[in-house]
Amino acid sequence: MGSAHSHVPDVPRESLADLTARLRHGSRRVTGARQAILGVLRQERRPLTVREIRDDLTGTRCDLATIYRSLGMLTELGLVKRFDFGDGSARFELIGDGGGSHHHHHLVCNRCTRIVEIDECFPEELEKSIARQNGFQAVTHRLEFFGLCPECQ
Amino acid sequence: MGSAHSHVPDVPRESLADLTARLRHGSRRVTGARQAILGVLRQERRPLTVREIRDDLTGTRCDLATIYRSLGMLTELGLVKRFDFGDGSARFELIGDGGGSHHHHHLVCNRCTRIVEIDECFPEELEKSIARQNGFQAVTHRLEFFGLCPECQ
DNA sequence: CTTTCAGGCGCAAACGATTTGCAATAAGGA
DNA sequence: TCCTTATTGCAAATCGTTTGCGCCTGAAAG
Repeated sequence: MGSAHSHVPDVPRESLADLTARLRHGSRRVTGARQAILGVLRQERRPLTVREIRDDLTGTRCDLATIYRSLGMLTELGLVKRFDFGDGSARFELIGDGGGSHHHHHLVCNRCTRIVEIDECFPEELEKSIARQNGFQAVTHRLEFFGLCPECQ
Repeated sequence: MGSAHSHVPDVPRESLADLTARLRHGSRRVTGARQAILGVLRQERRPLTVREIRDDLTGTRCDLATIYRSLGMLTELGLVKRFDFGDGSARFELIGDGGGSHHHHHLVCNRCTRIVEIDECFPEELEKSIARQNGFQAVTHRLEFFGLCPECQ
């Protein structure tokens, strides 16, 4: 786990320049809106709702439709991952480039919606076994935890 | 796992009469709509969307609002559990009365949305450990699997 | 069996998240 | 700098779900 900086989990994973480079690499235009959105996602390293993203935009004002479209595109390119906590609005989180930090889950407070990133994952062997038993292929999972955070107890 | 009939997983878990009895016990009225909805859920033992439930209603015609309200109430009473496969519409499944069959997950085909019930669960110890590490209480999880079913490969 | 009335029902309107059509605008190669 | 085309903003449309409200109906009481 971890990127090149294995001891500094607080450092943003990737420079904005790197991110836009990946955008170009996907033959997409590097627009102001997209840079701004990536900037927000890069700072807040947790799944954000579309509204949160818009409200976090500094300077750049940007239509919700644009944010939705951008996030859709970024998700296709694999720069962003979509999460669903079951409260009716999707959340989007920037995922690092290289091997690290790709797959992870979350622990969400039922009261204040505080979010903690969780590295533990569903046992791979067990998942494979489930896939095999049912004849399914390319099996993945969606897993989130919910509870009461220390502050809200 | 399993109810009193450990060898017959295909048998409906509970009679309609038992279900309506539980309704009464929750001091709710046993109306035609509710019986019809419970009837549908009792037959199709898998999470159904509200629309699927309405279309499965035989004879009784019933407004979507009524189905939503009934399902909400049934969920509160603990007769029904709500699942979310991330496709934008909630699904509802009847859960048995006694100890068995309460907690389970699903394996969903990404193409045809076929649903298989899964008994394997996230390791309890690991979940407790996650809760402890983060100071959370009353931690639960939401877990679903996705893949390609045999027919769709 | 009839009365009674609060809980339920259907219908239409309201809602919040997300998507889409379209004309105006801007990114980036020529 | 010019041109082509992707992208944006705005408004309207969709979709799932919720809610207000007058009418209806279980079911408890008489």
